[in-house]
Amino acid sequence: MMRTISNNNEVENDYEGSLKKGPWTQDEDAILIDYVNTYGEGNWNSVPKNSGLSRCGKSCRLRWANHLRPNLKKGAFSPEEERVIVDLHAKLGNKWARMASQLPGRTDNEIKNFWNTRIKRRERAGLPIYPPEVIRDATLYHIREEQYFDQPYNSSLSSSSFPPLLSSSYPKKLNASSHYHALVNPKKLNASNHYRGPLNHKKNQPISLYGSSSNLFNNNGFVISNNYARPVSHDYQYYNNGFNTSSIMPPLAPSSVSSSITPPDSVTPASSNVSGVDGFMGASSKVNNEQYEVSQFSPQENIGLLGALVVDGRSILRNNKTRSEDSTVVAAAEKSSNKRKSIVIMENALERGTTVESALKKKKNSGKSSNETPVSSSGTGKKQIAKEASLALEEIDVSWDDDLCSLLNNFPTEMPTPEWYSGGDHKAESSGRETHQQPNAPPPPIDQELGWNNVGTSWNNMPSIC
DNA sequence: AACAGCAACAACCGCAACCTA
DNA sequence: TTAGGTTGCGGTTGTTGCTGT
Repeated sequence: MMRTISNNNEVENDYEGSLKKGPWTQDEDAILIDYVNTYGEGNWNSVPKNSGLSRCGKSCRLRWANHLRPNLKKGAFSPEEERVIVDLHAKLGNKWARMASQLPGRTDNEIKNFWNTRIKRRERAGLPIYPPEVIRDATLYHIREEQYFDQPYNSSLSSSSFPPLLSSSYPKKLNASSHYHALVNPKKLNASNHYRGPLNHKKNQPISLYGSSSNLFNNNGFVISNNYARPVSHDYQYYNNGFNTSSIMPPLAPSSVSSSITPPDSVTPASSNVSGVDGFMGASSKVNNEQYEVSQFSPQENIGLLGALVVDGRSILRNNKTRSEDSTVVAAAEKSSNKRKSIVIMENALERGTTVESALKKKKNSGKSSNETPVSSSGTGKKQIAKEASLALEEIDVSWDDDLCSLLNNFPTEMPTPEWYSGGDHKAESSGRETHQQPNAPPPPIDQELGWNNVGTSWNNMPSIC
């Protein structure tokens, strides 16, 4: 619903000469458009001086960016856009600007408003925020990130508080501005978690790995590698219909750095050539007086709510004392290796729908004579997988915090994907009041408690909110 | 018709990072 | 190296219109 800007200058100046606030008038818009067309964008503080507008530069920039600049898409979000937003939010968190970069013509403010209004609605209805499929894929996404970005010696992220983890999938109030904020907002992070990815040569800024759809993952010669196979579930098929799938894929190692499927160790000898790729900057760190090249991106750069889940889980897994001067590189590496194995096992099990126990047994038996205990065949549910994942992790002697076990054991189980997400008939929910049902609705809900049933559970047909 | 509640949207504010002299 | 200016981002608040009672 677009509201026309009133011509009435109802917002009076506080006093003569002050900068005006409130809604913009058409006249003001015209002045700003004319100014930008003449002088171009930027140097916003000079706009009020040179154009005669009684608006601060900041306000001018915002007005231009959100409403006046060309190629802005107006109107309600399309179903595809909405699904992209949900997916991106699961992966990135409240990174509105980055999300906007994935949605041409959309502004961060639009996306933010879209999200907030729907979150509020769902919260009020006591419904989960993300569809289960999104949770699963985002979890895999972050697990993969962790495989690449595990930083045994750089663990300044707090693990003191276990974030809501999958709380986003449960009818639990989400307070995005609480401790979670510290996890998703890189600005709030400890300086030691600085970005280590490719940099923009001009500004010496990190290159957004989620940049415009035309240059994803290959800015500044950063080569996209397909070596690291990412299973694309049917849930992501829609991305190929006008949206770039790679935009939501985990960051990939430069092909010249890692040409095999094996994730690079987080700490590699300094002799490794990681600076050969233009735009990719390897950072050095000293451990026990030895120089190591750390070639990795900071996962904190694109962490989402579910990312916080994994990061905190990782922090739990990680021995927080590994930064101690007494730790040896070897010991830490072994520990890290075990943890990574566990993650791989979990991940593979989640992907294939097999049990972690089975995966682990296969791994164990690959070097031993068979002395098998029956392998669970019924545990294809995520809950079962998660449960067995924790068992598997115990077996390989990885310390496993109760909280993380709780996370795995509470992994949402067998919740059907709502029709709006799975590409069914979608009705714009801008009004938020209409109700509709799929004529060929899948079987009745399995987990009505969480609201991911087929009757009145999608964002389009949420139950009426009192 | 009047009112309340709500959703959607626009705009502001504070903070932090970046840039440059 | 530093300080001031600029820009970008995310959270919050205010406004408007619609719907239901």
